[in-house]
Amino acid sequence: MPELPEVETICRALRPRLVGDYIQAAVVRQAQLRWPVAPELFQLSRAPIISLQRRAKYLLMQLANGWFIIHLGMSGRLQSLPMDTPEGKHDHIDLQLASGQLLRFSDPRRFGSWLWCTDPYQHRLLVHLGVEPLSLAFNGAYLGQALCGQKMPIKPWLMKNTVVVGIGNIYASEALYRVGISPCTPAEQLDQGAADRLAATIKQLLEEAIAQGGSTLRDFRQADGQPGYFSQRLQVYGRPGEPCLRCHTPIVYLRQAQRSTFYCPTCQV
DNA sequence: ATCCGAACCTGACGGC
DNA sequence: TGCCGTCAGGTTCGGA
Repeated sequence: MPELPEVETICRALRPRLVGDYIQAAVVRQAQLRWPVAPELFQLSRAPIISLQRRAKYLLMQLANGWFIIHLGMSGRLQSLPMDTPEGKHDHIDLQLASGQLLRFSDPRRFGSWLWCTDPYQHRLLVHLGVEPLSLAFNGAYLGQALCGQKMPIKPWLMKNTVVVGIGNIYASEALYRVGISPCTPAEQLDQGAADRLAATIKQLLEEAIAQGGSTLRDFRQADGQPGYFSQRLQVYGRPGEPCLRCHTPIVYLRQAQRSTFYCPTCQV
């Protein structure tokens, strides 16, 4: 699924197409996603789209009287298509827009969600989230502070979303490789210099990935159907046994907190 | 308070 | 060919 760069890519592409348009109606073919889809989807009629924002990996679509909170889960897609596009097996939600475009949500695994609320930033799923990694609030000083007393290995710790959001399984491995930190290091053992480098690296990595339209492993597509091209720049993720690009040591596969981790045992200590 | 495993689903792939 | 086990970009939840 999409991590932050993939969701941001979608958000940037869809925003100019959607904002100012009107939702005429929604067609819901499968209401059972991660949670049952918002009943408000069934009551739309000439609803203006006021804004489209991203918070962590959530897309927030503002209408006149509330917001849809959209999550793509592991395999969700959101695409703007011509109105007459034939539907596929996993095309669960269509929004028919006044301009003639179709906003289509597809999600084979159905881990995605469409919820409704009046204030997304106070919603229970969002209210506890940490800072945005691309914001000024996320920096070495903040990260260094947050690491104190944290005994969990740094890789799963980065993915928790309570301190900093948006770093998923791919970019957690990639960021740690770039800074030369072992994914097994207890978070509290990173000194301030390491925290500074890690924060800066995370920002740079995510920005590069956004510039490339995200990473496509299998499912991910940008809003126009194109894959993301950052996959070609991944240095450790999905490369077990292949040589480290720096020192040629075989990349190691490791299971951490039920997720796959990839790292170079020589470069990352 | 913290951590781990299970849970929500379908599909692709490799081994036998 | 086909069945089975394993894995997949996320995140919440319950129980230890």
